Amino acid sequence: MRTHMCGELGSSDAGTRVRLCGWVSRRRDHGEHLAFVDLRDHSGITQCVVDGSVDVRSEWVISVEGTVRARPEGTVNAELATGEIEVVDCIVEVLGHAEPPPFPVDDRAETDESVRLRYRYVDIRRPRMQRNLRLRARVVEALRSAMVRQGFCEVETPLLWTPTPEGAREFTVPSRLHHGSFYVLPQSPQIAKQLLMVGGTDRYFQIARCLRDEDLRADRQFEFTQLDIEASFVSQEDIQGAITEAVADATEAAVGESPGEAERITWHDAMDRYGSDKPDLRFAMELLDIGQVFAGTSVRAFDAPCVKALLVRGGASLGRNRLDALVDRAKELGGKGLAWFKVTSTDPAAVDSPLDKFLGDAERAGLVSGTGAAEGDLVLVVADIWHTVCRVLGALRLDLGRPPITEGGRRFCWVTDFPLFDGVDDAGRPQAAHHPFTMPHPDDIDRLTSDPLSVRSQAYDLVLNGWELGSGSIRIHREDIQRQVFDALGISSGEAESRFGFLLGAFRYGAPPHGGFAVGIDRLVALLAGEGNIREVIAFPKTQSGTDPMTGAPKPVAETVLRDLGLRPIPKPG
RNA sequence: GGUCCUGUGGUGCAGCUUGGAGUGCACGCCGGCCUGUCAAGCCGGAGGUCGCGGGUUCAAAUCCCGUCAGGACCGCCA
Repeated sequence: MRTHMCGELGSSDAGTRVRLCGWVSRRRDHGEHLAFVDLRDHSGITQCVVDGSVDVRSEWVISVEGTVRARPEGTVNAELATGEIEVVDCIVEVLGHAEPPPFPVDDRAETDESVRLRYRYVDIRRPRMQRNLRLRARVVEALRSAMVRQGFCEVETPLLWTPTPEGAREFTVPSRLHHGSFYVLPQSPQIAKQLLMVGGTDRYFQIARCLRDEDLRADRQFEFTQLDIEASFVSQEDIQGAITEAVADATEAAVGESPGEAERITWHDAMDRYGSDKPDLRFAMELLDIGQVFAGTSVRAFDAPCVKALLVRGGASLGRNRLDALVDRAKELGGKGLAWFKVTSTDPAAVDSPLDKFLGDAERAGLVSGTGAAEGDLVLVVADIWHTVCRVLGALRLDLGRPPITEGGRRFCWVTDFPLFDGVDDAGRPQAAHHPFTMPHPDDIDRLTSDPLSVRSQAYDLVLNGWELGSGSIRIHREDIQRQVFDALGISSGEAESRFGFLLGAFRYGAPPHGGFAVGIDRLVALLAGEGNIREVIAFPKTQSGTDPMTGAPKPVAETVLRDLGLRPIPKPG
C-alpha cells in the first residue's frame, strides 16, 4: 500500500515515484491551483504539493502517490527532517474521513489530561506519545535481550494466583466454578519465581504485569510492568550486577548514552545524609547533624534525641507565607514542627527567627558554623527521633532543591542493607520491611530474637534520581532461619503453614540458595523519557481515582453475570 | 480517609482580589479570496448550562456552603 514512511524521504530520493499513507497534519491552501498538504505518520511529516481542488481536511486518512523532488531554491524547511524535499504530481486517495480532533494533534498545546485520556487514540497519534511508546519498546527489548544474554530463562507465571494476605491489597477475582472462593491477581510473581528456583530453573526472568489495589500516584498505577528476575547460587552482588547491566543497556537503547557506574550507599547512610531510602543524588544539600550544638539546650523544641538541619542557599528571601507552608509540610510529614532561621550575619552570628530570643550566643554561632551558612541563607531545623528528623528534612530537601526531571543527568544508585523489620505493629510485633522470606544480614542473625529491629537484611533497592526503580533480596532457603524470622514476626508455625504452606513445602524438597530483583519498567521508561509521570509512558493508563475516561471502566455488570459468580452487591455504607 | 490546586465556546488562557449585560486574547472550526507555503496570509461567520446544586445580594463566572471531575501530595503501596 505504501513505499516509504513519511519521515524517511531525503534529497537522495529525488526522482523516485513514491506512495505514502498517513494523516493530514496540516493543509495550506493557496487557492484553486496550489495547496500544501503535510502528511504525517509516526515517523514524521512530508510536504505534498497538490492541486488546490483536492478536498482534504485535518486528520483525514489519505494516501498520496507522487514524485519526490528537491524543494525549489529558498523553500527548504530546516525545521523538518524531510524539509529538503517535497512530493509533487500527487494523486490523493481519501482512505477515511475524520471529524476535527478534540485537541491539536501536535505537542505544542498542553491539553487537560482527562480530555487526552478520553480521546487517548488521538493523543497517541501525537509525537510525544509516539516517542514515549517507542522508547518504551526499545527499553523492554534491551532488558529482555540483556537477560537472555546473561543466561536467564523467560518463564510466564499465572495471573490467576492465590490470595496471600499481607502486603499490598490484591485485586480479587471471583471463581465461577467455586462460589465463595477467589483468585487474586498477583501483586508480583514473588512466590512463583521462588518455586521456579526450587524447580531448578536457576536463572529466571519475566516482563511481568503486576497488580496492586492501592491508591494511585504520579509514579503508581493499579497495573504496572516489572522486569522480574530470580537466580540460584548467587550473592546480592551477582543479582545487582545482572540488573545493572540490563538497566545500562536499556539506558543506552533509550537515550544513546551509558549511565556510568551505579553508586552504592547503605540504607542508614541514605537516610542519614539525604533523609530518604531513595536518595536523589543529582544535588547535594545533605542533612547536617547539629545535635552537638544543641546538646543541653534550653530551647525545649530542640531537646530531642536527634537534631538535624537543612541549609537552603539564598533561602532568607523566602516570605512568611512560604515559610508557613514549609512548617505545615513538616507537620503533614509527621514532624512536631519546623524551626527556621534566616541568617542575617555570620560574624557575629545573627539570625532572624521566631526562636532567636531563646538562643544563646554559642547556639547561634554553632547553628551558622555547623551548617556553613552564609548571609542570606536559610537554615531549617527539625528535632525529633532520628527517623522522623531524616524523613521530614528529606522531603523538604526535595521540595526546595530538586532539579527538574530532565536536568542533572541520571544518577543510578544501589541502596543496600535495608533493615529486616520496619517498626512494630499495634501488638508490638516487628513488621517485615521487604517480605518475610528476606534473608537477614549474616552479621546480625544472632540478634533476631534479642534485638530484632536492629537486624539488617540482604535487601537492596535500585534508585534513579530519587525514584525507587525496584527492589530485591536474597531469600531465606534454610528452614531454621525462616523459623526464627517467623518467630520474630509473631507468625506461628500453623499460621505459616496455612499462609505459605505450598512454598514451605516446596523448600523441603531441596531449595537452592537464591535471590532476585524486580525493576519497575514504567518508572524507568518515564525517567529515561524525561517524563515526571508514568501515565505518559503507558498507552492506556487509569486516572488517579482508578477510572478510564475512554471506556468508562469500572462499570456495573449485568445481574446474570453476578449470579454466575455467586455475588450480590451490597450498597456502600453512608 | 485527609490537605492543596484546577474547572470559562472544540483547545489553551485572561477575567474572580474590589459583584454590575457572556467581556477579551490565541488556536481550531465553517464560508470566501489567494500559484511557494510550512504554526501560510487576508476578509467574514458560527460556536457558551462560566463543572453541578444551593445560599448571600437589587444583581454572582466573581463572595459563601455543598458536591462532582481532573491533578499534586499525606495516609496507603510486605
